[in-house]
Amino acid sequence: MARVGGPDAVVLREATRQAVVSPNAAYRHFANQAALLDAVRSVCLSRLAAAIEEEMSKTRLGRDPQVFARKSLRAVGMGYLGFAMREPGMFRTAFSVPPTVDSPNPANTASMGLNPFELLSLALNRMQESGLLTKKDRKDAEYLAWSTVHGLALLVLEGPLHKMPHERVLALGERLVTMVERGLS
Amino acid sequence: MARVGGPDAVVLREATRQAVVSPNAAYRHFANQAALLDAVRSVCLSRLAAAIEEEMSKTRLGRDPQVFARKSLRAVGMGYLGFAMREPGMFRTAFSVPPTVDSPNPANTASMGLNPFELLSLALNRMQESGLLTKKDRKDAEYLAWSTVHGLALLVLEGPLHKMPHERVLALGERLVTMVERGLS
DNA sequence: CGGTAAAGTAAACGCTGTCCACATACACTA
DNA sequence: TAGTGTATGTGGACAGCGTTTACTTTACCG
Repeated sequence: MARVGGPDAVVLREATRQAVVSPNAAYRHFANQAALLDAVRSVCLSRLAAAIEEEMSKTRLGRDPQVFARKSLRAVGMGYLGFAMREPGMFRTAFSVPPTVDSPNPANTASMGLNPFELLSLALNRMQESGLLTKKDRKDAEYLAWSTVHGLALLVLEGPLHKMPHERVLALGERLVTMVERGLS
Repeated sequence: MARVGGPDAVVLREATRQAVVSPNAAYRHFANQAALLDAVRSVCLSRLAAAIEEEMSKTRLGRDPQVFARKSLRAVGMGYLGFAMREPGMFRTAFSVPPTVDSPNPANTASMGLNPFELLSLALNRMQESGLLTKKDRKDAEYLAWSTVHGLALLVLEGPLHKMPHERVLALGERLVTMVERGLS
């Protein structure tokens, strides 16, 4: 339901209907519909993490660690954006209601055991380790980088840019990551 | 209602209640609740435009047009972010459902007659005119710049960063605008 | 004075989340 | 083996929501 219609579509009664069960049966498994949505969101975050991981796995550590770091950051950004375009409902659900960033719920992770935010941190660490980022610039850089792609994703999914064709969005995403790379330091 | 509770709080029946009127009376003024929300969103966008304008009005054209251009862009970004922090409900309402960017509804503007997007374009034009931006880099730059502040605003308002203190958010905003300035070209 | 259009009302429908009391079914223990 | 407790599911009800249909009031203008 979240996949198709986003957070508003995850409605308790409909879930029980699909389970061929009475509406109240849901209350044996979730305290209320907010708790149900919470569980769904957790799944969506895991899927997002998986999408980012897959994008990251395409680049292996080679000769130049700086190239690797750049590619990692790019992978996180484009993986994020790609998931948002491929699974708009799940993406919107994943960020529909605030779980704090510093509560590493293991249920939000994929195979690497890192949630999306931690994957971003990983990429930025590689930037710093390879000398692309000073310690000072590294600080809070995840928030800056995250804001950019998240903003684009939301403007496209549920904002004024929703009519923009996908390939143009992805092209903008590329420019965006480049902008982050250049602008962070 | 939007101011206090965001888009979900603008409920038709409650509006009629506050107007001391029967629920159906609303249908003499709005086709349905979506139309009502549309009207509310329009107001919210105007307020946002006004907030940006006010921030922009603090900087006047001086000696150096490049300084002016930079300050303009900064004003748009920080005006945007400031409004989001001051009026979270209205901000969330303003972007709750997609009106396309290229439908210049005059109702969305403030005193200058420009909607928020057009105000951003104005600032970027100043960047180009003063030589800070090449024609090529100018293209679609509004989407890149917009994405960044919008993303931060949403991560804070209804995302995982909602517990971050305001002053830290604004500090991040400053860095963000700097990143855009540097990263656009 | 009369007719027309705008605004408001009343009752009803189906949908939602949620609470209450009650039924079953399985497991483990005395 | 009998019995009890916990997990799960059911049925009925309630309030709130958006929306429709049909009816009433109000105000104005020729």
